[in-house]
Amino acid sequence: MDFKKKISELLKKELKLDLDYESLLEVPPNISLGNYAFPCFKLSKDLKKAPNQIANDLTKIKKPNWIKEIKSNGPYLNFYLNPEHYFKKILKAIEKQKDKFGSSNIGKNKTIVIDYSSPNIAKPFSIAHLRSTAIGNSLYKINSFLGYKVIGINYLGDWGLQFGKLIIAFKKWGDNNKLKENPIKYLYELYVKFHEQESEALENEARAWFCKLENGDKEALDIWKKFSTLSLKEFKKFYTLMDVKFDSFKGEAAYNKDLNKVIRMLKNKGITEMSEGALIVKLENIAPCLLKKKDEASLYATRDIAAAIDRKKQYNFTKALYVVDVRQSLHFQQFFSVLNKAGFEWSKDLEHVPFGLMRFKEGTMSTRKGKIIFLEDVINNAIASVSKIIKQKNPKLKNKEKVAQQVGIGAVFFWDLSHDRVKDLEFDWEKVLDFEGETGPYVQYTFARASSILRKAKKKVASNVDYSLFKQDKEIKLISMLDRFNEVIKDAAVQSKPSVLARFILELAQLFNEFYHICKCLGNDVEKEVSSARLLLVQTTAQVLKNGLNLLGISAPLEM
RNA sequence: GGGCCCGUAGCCCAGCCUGGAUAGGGCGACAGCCUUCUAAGCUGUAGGUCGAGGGUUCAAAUCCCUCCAGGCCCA
Repeated sequence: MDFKKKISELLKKELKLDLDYESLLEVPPNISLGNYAFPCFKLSKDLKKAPNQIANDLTKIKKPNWIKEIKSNGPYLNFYLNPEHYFKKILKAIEKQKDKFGSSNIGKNKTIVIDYSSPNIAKPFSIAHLRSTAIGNSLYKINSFLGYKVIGINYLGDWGLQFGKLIIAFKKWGDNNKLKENPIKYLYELYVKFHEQESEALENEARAWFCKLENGDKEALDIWKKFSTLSLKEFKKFYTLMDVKFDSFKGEAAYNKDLNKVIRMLKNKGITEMSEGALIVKLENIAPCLLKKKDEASLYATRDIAAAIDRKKQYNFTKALYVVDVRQSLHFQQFFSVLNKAGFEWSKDLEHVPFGLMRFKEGTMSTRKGKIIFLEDVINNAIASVSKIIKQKNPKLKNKEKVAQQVGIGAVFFWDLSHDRVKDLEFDWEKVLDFEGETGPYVQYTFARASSILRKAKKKVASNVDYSLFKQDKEIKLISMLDRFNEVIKDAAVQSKPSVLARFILELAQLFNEFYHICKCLGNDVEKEVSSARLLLVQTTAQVLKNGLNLLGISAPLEM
């Protein structure tokens, strides 16, 4: 935390060179090399000495009481902090701040709008939608934790030609009861049937119905409304199960009324031009942005421009994130540039947070052919698998269903979030339903283990312990790891990468398990003082694991 | 044709932004560890030209260039 700053000041005072000491300081690869290290290579030119010599000379720095030792190791200067100070400071902070540990107020009075999940109402909510949903949800929590006011927007895909297809399919083959039973899957069945029966005549009918819809035809609108309302209700049920929340469900259709206005505005700014019958905005270095095609309805870009302007007006954000897959990169660049060209200086605050595609072992998923994996099925499958394991391993567990749900969802979410979002992610049932190794359940299990110790201790964990009793390598490593939590959260936020946080808690859980096997906390053969100290470490580690999991949108059950 | 992303053990991945001390995990394989805090765990062994080549640097998986392979987008 601020030990880094303090050491930098120390070095600056000693060397009197104008350097960014803080960023030069690093954490050594091995705890035996100290808590912080200062590489001396860069100084050798200025000081006209060999790095080894410089490091050696610097060991003479007068040690303040919070530093135990300063040693040189080749060209490195290693700082060993005084455990009394260092351990106490970290553990006390966690103990005091509890669920707030790791939070900050750097986002105070700033608003971030995050657009995520955003499914197409007429198309199925497939496993591919997991990415945007999980990443966006986590970014929502992380940024809130840093003090930002966050607005989560589900920009529903509730408009487009697919509605023409669905309307005609529903009129031909539809059944109201089936629709009400399971609107999302039923609409999807109709969508697939439409494409099975695909013919030019059918396509034309679909186009005609969408045209009617765009022109405000009552029958078309009524059917559309029915589809939207029923689907949204179903989506919301599912979001509740996953514990994913939004502040707004304002979808594409809501901006229909603004499209002409936006086009007029852009025309008035003189940045549009006609090209082959289409209205476009020419841009530097990238392909022009199409606002309106010759015959067809307005394109996505116009709608997104309308939505961005609306969001700026309503929320006055300092940043707006679009958690959308990487294929849309150009599209975002284009409409951001159009806004920029139109003179909206806040267009620089718009940011596309892209993620790689979901891939499948056996070819690609095809929406039209009905070869699709529903996210709901994946989650239910995970929950069922967890249930089986609970029955086997912990049959006496109370509220089994609830825990199975938390762990099942945790497995699916963590699987996605632990991978760097920019890379493609290969869907594999075996991997998603794996609960061992680098998985969500592993982290949750670690938390449950820690909680179990605290339960069995049967007394309040003492806050004043003898910090010099942390002598084991694993204990020291664990405490140093806890110290990094604040930094990790900020890093995850800056990069908009929950994976940074996921990797951290995974590593923390691994360390805890190693500690768990070597360091006994309870029992007659453990000295009282040692027990107290270790219990405090267990409690603080559990707290950080929990905070980390929650920021990923994953629950931390006390038992599993 | 133009642009963006990616390439690290048999497989999946972290590290790359911000260059530093022997390149880390997981799965799978093999060998161990439950009368003691939850074995969804832990320990050990085997497994690496960090896609290739060049450059910058005291130092390159990390930065720059070229090439190769894969993915995506635009016309």
